[in-house]
Amino acid sequence: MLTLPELREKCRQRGVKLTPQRIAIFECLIQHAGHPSAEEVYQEVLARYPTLSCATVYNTLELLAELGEVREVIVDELRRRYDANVEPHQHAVCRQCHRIMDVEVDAATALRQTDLQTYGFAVEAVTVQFTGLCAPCAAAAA
Amino acid sequence: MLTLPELREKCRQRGVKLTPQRIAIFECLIQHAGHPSAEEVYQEVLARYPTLSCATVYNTLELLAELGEVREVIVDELRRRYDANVEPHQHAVCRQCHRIMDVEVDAATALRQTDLQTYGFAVEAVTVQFTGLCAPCAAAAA
DNA sequence: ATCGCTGCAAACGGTTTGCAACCTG
DNA sequence: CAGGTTGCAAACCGTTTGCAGCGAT
Repeated sequence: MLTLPELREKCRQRGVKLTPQRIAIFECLIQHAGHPSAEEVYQEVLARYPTLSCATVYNTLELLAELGEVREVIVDELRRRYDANVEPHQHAVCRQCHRIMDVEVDAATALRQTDLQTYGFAVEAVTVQFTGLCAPCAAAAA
Repeated sequence: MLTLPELREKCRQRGVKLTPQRIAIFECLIQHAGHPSAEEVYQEVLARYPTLSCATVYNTLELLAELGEVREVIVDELRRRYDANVEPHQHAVCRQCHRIMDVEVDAATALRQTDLQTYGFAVEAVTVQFTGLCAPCAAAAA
């Protein structure tokens, strides 16, 4: 989870401008633990910037991902989600309520050293995702 | 990889009709190792059934997934892809050409026993995905 | 004859694009 | 002051929906 001064520095290095909109979107992501979609970010920041356009949100999210400030999360084919937690971790996705939970599993960490040379594939990143039922949904089902 | 007679039997049990379109879509998936999208399946089967509609393709792919004959593969947020290989395995996705390769990794197999009780999460399935460069793209880059 | 399946066309929802006006560095 | 950024609106693309007609049991 990076801070605003760090973001400011990164923007300066990259020569991109740190506009109020970008700051607002970044802060929204930091405060939002729930892996929001672009649309959700748009709706939240819209309250502060009534003229905000969705194009700006998409541009900014892409920029933040390039800077390594946020991670794109793909759990379904419909929409991209964003995670301000850029530390190595995995996701547990509830098949009922579709909530996404950050988890940390040792066995998954070991996977990062996986060698796929026999397949002629150079691994750069590993994604692990668990699907199942979160506690509230498991309780509701019983 | 299931066979047509097995599919026929499953359909009979479920009480759904095995139409020529469904057979054609199923065969397309079996022959197609490249994890095709619905659109790609549609285009290929269209050659044999010029009146085929995309709705039928989507319906059939959903049905086949329910029957356990194919697996849905989510590698990007744009489109759903389908895999006729329903055996446990992982995917290696090339960030350059976006090709999807089936791989099998022991360490990933071990992940299936992961216990997320401390998170209050009941694991039902685990997905592992490697991102990197396939051999042709790595060669082209060098 | 019934009930499910198909084909068609329109709707839908997230994302992208082009461009003129604007504002940051 | 220049060039990146914004806002707007329309386009895009994969997917879904409603419905009339068809076909298998």
